[in-house]
Amino acid sequence: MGSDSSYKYKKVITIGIVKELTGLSERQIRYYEERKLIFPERTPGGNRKYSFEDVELLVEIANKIEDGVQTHEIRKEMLRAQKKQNPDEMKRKMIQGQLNAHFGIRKGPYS
Amino acid sequence: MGSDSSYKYKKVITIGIVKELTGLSERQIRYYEERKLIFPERTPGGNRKYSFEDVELLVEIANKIEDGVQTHEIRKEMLRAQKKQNPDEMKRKMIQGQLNAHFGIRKGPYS
DNA sequence: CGTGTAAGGAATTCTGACACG
DNA sequence: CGTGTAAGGAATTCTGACACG
Repeated sequence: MGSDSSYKYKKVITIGIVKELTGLSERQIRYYEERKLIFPERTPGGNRKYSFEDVELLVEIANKIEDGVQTHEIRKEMLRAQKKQNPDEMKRKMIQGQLNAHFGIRKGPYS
Repeated sequence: MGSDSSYKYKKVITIGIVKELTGLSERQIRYYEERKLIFPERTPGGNRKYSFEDVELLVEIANKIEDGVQTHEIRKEMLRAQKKQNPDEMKRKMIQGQLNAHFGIRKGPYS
């Protein structure tokens, strides 16, 4: 715990796998990024990398759009959800998230 | 918990990302598979997919080889580690691992 | 607005083999 | 034994644009 939770935030999944995982088209996945709903990282060669958290978020986004909510509204919802947390707690979580994503994997050998 | 743990076992990481994560060459990663030390899945197109667990295992394997242990010895070590668990418990864990890897992601919306 | 698609190119990955040792 | 590498091909991904609406 604490190290395992980092698997969720590491950006290691390419768009083809995300497509399989979510059932969305590459077009949809890239469009939600264009609308600032999702923020993949990039490989040196320019390919997008997503986290498991991103995958879950994509599914939620797609569901809302299906319900007729526009991307602009979804973006505002997400910003509201951010501000709900008290500022210091939020800052702490963001920093911890970054640290987990970068240094989170620490486990002993299988034997 | 219980659902988050599945991130560790889902095979979603392509070899290029594994290379970045482990520092190993593609040649090494594929060779350890040839020697039955690691078992990636494949995309429909034939590309390898690894889990975070695989990534950790690869690092351990590389460390042992650096210490002069041969792949055949490492394989035997791994099989021994398997048998250490009582048979029923082992079977339960394997099945649970499969289930987690396939159906593990279940979380509520961000809001 | 949200998504499909054809277009051309670039990055990624695959396999089998030769090399060294 | 374990790993590097050049070879040729196939699968994957990228961007910008046109289309529908």
